[in-house]
Amino acid sequence: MRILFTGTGEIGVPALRALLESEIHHVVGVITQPDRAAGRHQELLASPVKQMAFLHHVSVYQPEKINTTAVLEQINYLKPDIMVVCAYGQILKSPILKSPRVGCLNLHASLLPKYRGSSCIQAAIKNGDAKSGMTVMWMDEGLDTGDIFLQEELKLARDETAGTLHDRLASQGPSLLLSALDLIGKGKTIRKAQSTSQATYVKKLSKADGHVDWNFPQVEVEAHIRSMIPWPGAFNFLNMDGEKKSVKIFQTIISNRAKGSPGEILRIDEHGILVAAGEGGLLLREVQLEGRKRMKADEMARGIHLTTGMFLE
RNA sequence: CGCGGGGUGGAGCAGCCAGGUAGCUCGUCAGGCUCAUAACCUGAAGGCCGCAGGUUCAAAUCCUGCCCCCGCAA
Repeated sequence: MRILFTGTGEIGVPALRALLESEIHHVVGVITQPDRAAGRHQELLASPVKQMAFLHHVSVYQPEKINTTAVLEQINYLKPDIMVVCAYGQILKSPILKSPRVGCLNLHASLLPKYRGSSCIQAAIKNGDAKSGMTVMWMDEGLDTGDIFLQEELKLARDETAGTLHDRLASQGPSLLLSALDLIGKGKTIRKAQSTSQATYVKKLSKADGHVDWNFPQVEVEAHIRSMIPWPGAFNFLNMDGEKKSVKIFQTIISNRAKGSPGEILRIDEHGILVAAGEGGLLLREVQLEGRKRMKADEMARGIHLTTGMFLE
């Protein structure tokens, strides 16, 4: 089939690669977001999807806005049977959605109708869910509201972070997508409406969402921290000589017996830094002070002469 | 040229602004104490202070250039 792939983020890359390497499908083009200034020197950076497309010498289109007649004409020229959308970053409107011969499929990293929206991966971890998964759905004009085609579950690990879950979900993409396309080829299309009453929405995350609030019970704080790794990153502020410095938290161990005011540093030893939460506490194992490298918590504590009684804010 | 922090024995840092015997918390090794120990005491080894120039009687420290690491922002 003739496929038009539309996506930007890393999560769609394995699926795109599978399509590019497929012998029965032909990727007629790739639409991705324009290159953005990024990195330490604000240089223009191509999206992961664009980079993958370049490796296979596929035409790439980067419209500032996708819902324009110019883009529509371009799509009509490419004559795709199916448009596959994954983590693109723009909402597609009706004219575009109707342009591919068969329709538009979306790869979404949650078990819809749960977690419609953009921070679906983080939400599953933050809420302590036992499972998540990948969904292939037929797109409509709503935000992740289309009929479900295929879905594949996945159990969350105890130490799952948004990063590890992202990668595992991404690797589910190829087989799920190819199965869906295979079914379409055989005329065995599936469309199952989403239960609106069970639908939940999750907002796009910002840097501030990574701030750790120690007032919550240890289990919730720990899940929150894992859900923010690697982006936007779980962090707190540390008051050092009147200067507030940010500390990123990468790895913790739950402590049920810890007791103290939320955010208080209770103990520092070779195992790490014990911090009190609303209930119990967490032993910080791996942290990173701003401007410094990521390191073991006890090493950071040694270097900056951290003492018990200080607070993470 | 987006803003900023940093490169000092094996680890994490201080010292730099006001040049002049290399310091702190650990680790390692040896000895001691102890029923015993990851605890305690004593001692030791281990650094051309990122690289290259320059200023100076003298540079980790001041000046110039370069390399590398990181935070913010995106």
